[in-house]
Amino acid sequence: MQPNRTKFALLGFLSRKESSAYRLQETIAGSVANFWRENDGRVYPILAKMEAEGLVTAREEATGGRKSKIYTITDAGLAALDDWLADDPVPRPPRNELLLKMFFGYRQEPEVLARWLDDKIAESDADLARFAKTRAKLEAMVDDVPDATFWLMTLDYGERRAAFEKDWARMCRERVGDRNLEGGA
Amino acid sequence: MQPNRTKFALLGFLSRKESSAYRLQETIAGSVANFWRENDGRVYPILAKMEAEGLVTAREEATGGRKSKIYTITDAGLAALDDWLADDPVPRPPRNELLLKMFFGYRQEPEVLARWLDDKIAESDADLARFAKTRAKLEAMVDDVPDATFWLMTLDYGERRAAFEKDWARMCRERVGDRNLEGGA
DNA sequence: GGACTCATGTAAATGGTTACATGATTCA
DNA sequence: TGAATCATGTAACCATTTACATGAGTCC
Repeated sequence: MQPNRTKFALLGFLSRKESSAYRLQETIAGSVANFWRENDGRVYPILAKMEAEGLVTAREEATGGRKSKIYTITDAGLAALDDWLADDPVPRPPRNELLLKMFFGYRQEPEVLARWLDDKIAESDADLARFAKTRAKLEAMVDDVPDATFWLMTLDYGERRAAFEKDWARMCRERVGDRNLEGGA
Repeated sequence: MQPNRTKFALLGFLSRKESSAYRLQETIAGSVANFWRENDGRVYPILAKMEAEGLVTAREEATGGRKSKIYTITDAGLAALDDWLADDPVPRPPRNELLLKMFFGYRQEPEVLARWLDDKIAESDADLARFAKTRAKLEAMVDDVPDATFWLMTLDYGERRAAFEKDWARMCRERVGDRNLEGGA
């Protein structure tokens, strides 16, 4: 059956620090969004299920008057996490909608393709700028937090990906532009 | 709501050539598997639904004694395809299990990480070899089939992606190897 | 005859997305 | 007082995966 990867992603973050559903989402969005995202509507029910399974314990806490439910990983949770981590990663079938639409690009107005490619270039630039800031932070902390070595590897992946996608989009943009001129002239 | 992308992928291929469910799957696996895959269990029911919606018509045919159901796209189907193509592509949240496990790599045996990275390098090499053959074929046909220009763009994406993933994996492999030596010495 | 491929489908279970509902606190 | 943010959750719907079922034709 399909493994519940959300569960293990949450266990991974809880293995570092106890947290609430809301803050887990923030943490994930702020650290691994480059290659992993979690959905609002799933984190709450899955944490509840994990508590029932004994992978985490929960306690209510009122920080600054607001109450939130803090989850702490158990020994069983750590064992489940490490079991999952030791399994070979399973690649999922890729699905890139931009590529699919480019594949059928001859049915499309060249101007529309050009716009999408320009968007892709802009998006890559934004990613690269964001990653540069993250890199500075991680490199500053790597002496104190050796684990950050691994975070830098995943950041490196993001940087290389953004760079190649930008190059690719620029190359396509030129070709689409040429085609455009040909058709227009 | 979530758009049914399988439907439009099938329409795209049917817009070029009538086909059966079985052969559509083969075509997809042999041309766009690099960035798009379809599932065995979905193609049949979705084609049936598309017939009910008037996007395709079906006829039974016996080729070489074997009977198969050939689907042909209708004008309504072509219109639906072009409507979808004109919409901006919607990126889906990324989920890369290898990256997630690398992020928590400090909980892992370095030997295991090294093996995964070696696998990634081998996989990239295999992809690059396969893409080189496809490139030769596409470049040979591009004068007769101008549409192949777009197919080459998506192939180029695959080549660049495989190349960057290989480079990344080699870099990580070295770092993991170093770490390994440190720990072992 | 037996293994393999061609070919079409169904069923069950889970994963994932989106939209909605609710209420408290902070800050202008 | 009203808007924004913090915080937890539910419901409906669709996508996706996996496994199973079935049968005919081909090739050795």
